[in-house]
Amino acid sequence: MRVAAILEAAAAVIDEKGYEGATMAEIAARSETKIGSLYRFFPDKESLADTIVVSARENLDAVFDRFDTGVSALSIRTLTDDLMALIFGLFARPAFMELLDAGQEWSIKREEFKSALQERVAKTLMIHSPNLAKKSASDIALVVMLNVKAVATHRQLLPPDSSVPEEFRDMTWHYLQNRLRSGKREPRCGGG
Amino acid sequence: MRVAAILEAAAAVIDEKGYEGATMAEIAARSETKIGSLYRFFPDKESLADTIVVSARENLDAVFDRFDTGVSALSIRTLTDDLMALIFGLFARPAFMELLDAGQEWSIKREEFKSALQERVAKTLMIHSPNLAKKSASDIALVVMLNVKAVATHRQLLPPDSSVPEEFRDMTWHYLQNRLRSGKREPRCGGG
Amino acid sequence: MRVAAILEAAAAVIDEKGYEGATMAEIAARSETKIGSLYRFFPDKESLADTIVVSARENLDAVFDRFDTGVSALSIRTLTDDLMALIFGLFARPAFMELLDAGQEWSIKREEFKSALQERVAKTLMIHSPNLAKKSASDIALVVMLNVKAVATHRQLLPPDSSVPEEFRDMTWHYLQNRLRSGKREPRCGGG
Amino acid sequence: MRVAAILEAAAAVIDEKGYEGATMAEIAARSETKIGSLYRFFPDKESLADTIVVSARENLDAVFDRFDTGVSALSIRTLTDDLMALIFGLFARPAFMELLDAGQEWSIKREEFKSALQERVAKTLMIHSPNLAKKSASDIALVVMLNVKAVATHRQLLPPDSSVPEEFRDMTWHYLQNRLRSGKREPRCGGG
DNA sequence: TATGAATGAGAATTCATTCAT
DNA sequence: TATGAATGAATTCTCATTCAT
Repeated sequence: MRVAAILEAAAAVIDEKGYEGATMAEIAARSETKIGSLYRFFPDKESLADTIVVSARENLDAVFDRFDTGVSALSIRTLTDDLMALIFGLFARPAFMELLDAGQEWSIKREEFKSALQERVAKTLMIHSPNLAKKSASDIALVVMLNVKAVATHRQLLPPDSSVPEEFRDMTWHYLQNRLRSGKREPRCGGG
Repeated sequence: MRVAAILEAAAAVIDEKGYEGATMAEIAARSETKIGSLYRFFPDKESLADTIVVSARENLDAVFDRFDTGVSALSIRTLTDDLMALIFGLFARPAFMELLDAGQEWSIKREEFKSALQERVAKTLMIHSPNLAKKSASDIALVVMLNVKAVATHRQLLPPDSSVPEEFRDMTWHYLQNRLRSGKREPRCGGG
Repeated sequence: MRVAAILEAAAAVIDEKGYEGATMAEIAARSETKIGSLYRFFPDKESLADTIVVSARENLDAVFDRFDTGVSALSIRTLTDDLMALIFGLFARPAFMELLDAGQEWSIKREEFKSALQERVAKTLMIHSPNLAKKSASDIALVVMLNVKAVATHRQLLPPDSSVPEEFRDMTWHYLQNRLRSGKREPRCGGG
Repeated sequence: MRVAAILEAAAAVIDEKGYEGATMAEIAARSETKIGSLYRFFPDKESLADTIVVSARENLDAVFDRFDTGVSALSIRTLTDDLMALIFGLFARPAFMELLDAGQEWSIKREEFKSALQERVAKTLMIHSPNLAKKSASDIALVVMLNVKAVATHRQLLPPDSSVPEEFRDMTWHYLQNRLRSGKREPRCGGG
């Protein structure tokens, strides 16, 4: 599919140059598409970026519905690892981060994706820990998302054997342990 | 100082428009500098961005030297809060994030700043917890930096009363508790 | 007839968007013709525009031959009204004006149409007023044509109840009264 | 003045190619201006076109105020000739016609100019013929304007010795004789 | 023969940077 | 030394036209 090649090339170029730095000419060249054809599929640069985000959003519910099926039974460790992997899989590309972070002039689509993701993560957390308040779940979801984002964004800059991704998983695990059980009394460990 | 005004204006414009969106003309106007003069101080846009980062780097050692003086005595809670505040203060501006994240075509200066910051944070952690291995300290430092970065980047998108920044502080605290004490015996709490 | 549908659609689109603004794609869509087929009938945009004019030209002689049959008997008032209506009917469309006015890079066909029309109008005037010199008839014909054109072009900008079209008819009537009788003795009012 | 050269070149190119057909590159070349400089003076093509119209509008009141001073004393013949010459002088260029006629997406400036001109012409007519109703004056003014326009637009297509401009002056004279005296009873015919 | 996806030259516009004054 | 007008390469986007199927 030509469209898929374009989206792939666009993501790659945005990965490298950022949204502003990515030129339609380079995206066309990288996807071996002529510029005129590129514009047949995507009437402007914005729509290309939107499509990258939207196509992710379209998977969102399916992916989370499946995940939520078994989430109650998971230990917090497994929940953490699987949830982070799930989110990571949804937008592993730096391009994605770039697009989701971009400034005010951007399409509403991006904000919708973020909100939808945050809601789904919050919902998953509440399924796992039914006592969790909605507001808390939402905050925690954002923290988890941003943790995944931090790793995803820095992936390229890290040596392949870096233990930093592992650290993030661990940190998030501890965080979720603390938050998801806080409704359940359980001793706070530590405290400076 | 004219240079200071320019740097301040540049940071403000990059905050609002991003690096690509910021124009030299607007930076000149905002700093009440004539465009010709701006180019006397900074031969190109790149060097202006570099200087924003470098000038932060120049504070780095002074700020951390002072902070390290009292760091041994701090509880982990206080260490966490103060260290995050310190890092946050160093590059609270969105502009800073924008510049530090930018792609490969960017100057080495930015990577140097990141490394220098990471090293200083690692050093601080090792002062506080002398048993910490150098490699671990470096990884942990990066995690803390990225946590601050996540909050800094998202600040604008959060409602003013959001508890998410608090969540990040808490999470980092738990994380540091766990990591800084792991050399010191202390019971692991949790486990999924 | 496919060709007729295309010509109609082309005229409609040129009416709305002007010649430059009219796209072959829209003309194709509006006439429910596939773009490939459109180019079978008209090898380029220019030829389409030409054909709009030429097809009008093809009616020209038939229409004027019929009109000329009864023209001798007409009063100047009726001649004026009927002749203006006839010309108006030939190219009432704004598209027509647009095409006839266009600059030098345009096909000779358009100039031919103008000349042919001018000649036929001149001929009609000479039938009505046999004493009229050929040169005068030609000049008068052009004046009448331009009067029709002025109304046609402005039609859209006028309120529906505007009396300006009526004014033009009246003005043309007075003008023709003066010019067509000038060979016939009749008192000249004023200089001429 | 660079601006004057640009406006002159723009008018010339619009004369030849029409507004759509005129390219900023050609206007720049024709005025020996570099494209970047052209855009310093006129931020977009639209503003260039506007300026052509607006600069004419700025003369409007001055020119008509002066003209109106002596208008009461003029015969209708002289009024006709002088008024047409005045209007002709204001926008003799075909470019002007093109701009004034252009479609709906155009700036309000153009409509303002037209209205302003129509009002001033109407006012002049009412000064000359105080009995004239306002509505009539406005209609007559438009007719006179369109007559000038017809001549101006066709100037280039006419042989230099053509008597068509003279015909238009004559026709307009007859028309004004009829309209301006209609309040005054007076026999049809007669010089001003 | 009919189709419509592909093409690419060309248009408007921007902005970092230079250099004459 | 300070200025800001001038520059032109680069960028987004359009659309008439072609040609493989």
